[in-house]
Amino acid sequence: MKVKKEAHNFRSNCPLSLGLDLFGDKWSLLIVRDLLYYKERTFKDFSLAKEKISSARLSDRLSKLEDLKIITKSNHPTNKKVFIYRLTQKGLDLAPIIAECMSWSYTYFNEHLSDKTKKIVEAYQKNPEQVLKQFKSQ
Amino acid sequence: MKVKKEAHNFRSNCPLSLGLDLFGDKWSLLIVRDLLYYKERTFKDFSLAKEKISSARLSDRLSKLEDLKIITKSNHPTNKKVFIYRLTQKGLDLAPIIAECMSWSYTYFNEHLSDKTKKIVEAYQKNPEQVLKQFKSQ
DNA sequence: TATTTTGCTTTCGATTTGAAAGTAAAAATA
DNA sequence: TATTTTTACTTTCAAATCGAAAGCAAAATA
Repeated sequence: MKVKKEAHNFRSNCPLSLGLDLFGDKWSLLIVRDLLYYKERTFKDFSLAKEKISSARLSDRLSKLEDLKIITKSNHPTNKKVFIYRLTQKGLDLAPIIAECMSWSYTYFNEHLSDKTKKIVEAYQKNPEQVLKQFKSQ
Repeated sequence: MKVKKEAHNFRSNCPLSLGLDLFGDKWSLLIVRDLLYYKERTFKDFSLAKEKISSARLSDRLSKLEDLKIITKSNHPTNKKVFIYRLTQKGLDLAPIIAECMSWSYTYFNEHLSDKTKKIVEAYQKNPEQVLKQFKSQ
């Protein structure tokens, strides 16, 4: 339970700066990415992602994203200790940013990427709308 | 002059994670933003942007972006003390990420934005290709 | 009942940050 | 020509943020 509702201290009214103030760190969008791929994730699921986020950082980012209403946190149907995180519409709408970032890396760091990843990006570049739609409906 | 060429230590081969490792901080994309708007900028120009980056941070980010070949640094035609920073193609290609981030903020933080900004985002939402093309040709 | 799993929190040393002051060279001004 | 100002940084330092590891309590499982 969060008590202190920290007032947002935005650096400017630029919409880019605003976005960076909210989720412009090394981890937030990776959490969103996992939720785009898998739709539902638990704390442990996120911990197992290959970037190896620490539990302190993950805990912090999850509550920030929840405060921002980018994700929701709900109870597991049978296991009281486990929580299920999902994207809201606000979170889903971060997909284009993520896709464009992936697309850029595809162009300039192609050799670092897995074949599976390349195929997703290629599909996105060919038909962005369709790939984004897939994320939203899966 | 940079001596130590630090080896990139990427957290994973995910293209999103890769992008975040390179420019996923609070300042790098704001520098790119200024260059998208104005094409040419000096150290002082960047310093005057409304987000008020400190000179130490600006200096650090400019050399990182130059190392990444996202920007170039060249001499001022008449003033030896001044340098001119510009985007490379690699840097220009960050425009869609920036535009999508602005678009997201437009949707969810509309009331924070200036009318001028809103108009740009509206134009982008109506015809992304055209707005991006404008950036590249101005 | 004992052990394991889960979702955290706590601790702590290391890294990164912003703010401020300092610097040196070049340019502008007197 | 001498002095002042401008520019592009660098340096310093306290504060904030970070990752790694350990700790914890409740719930699930064996």
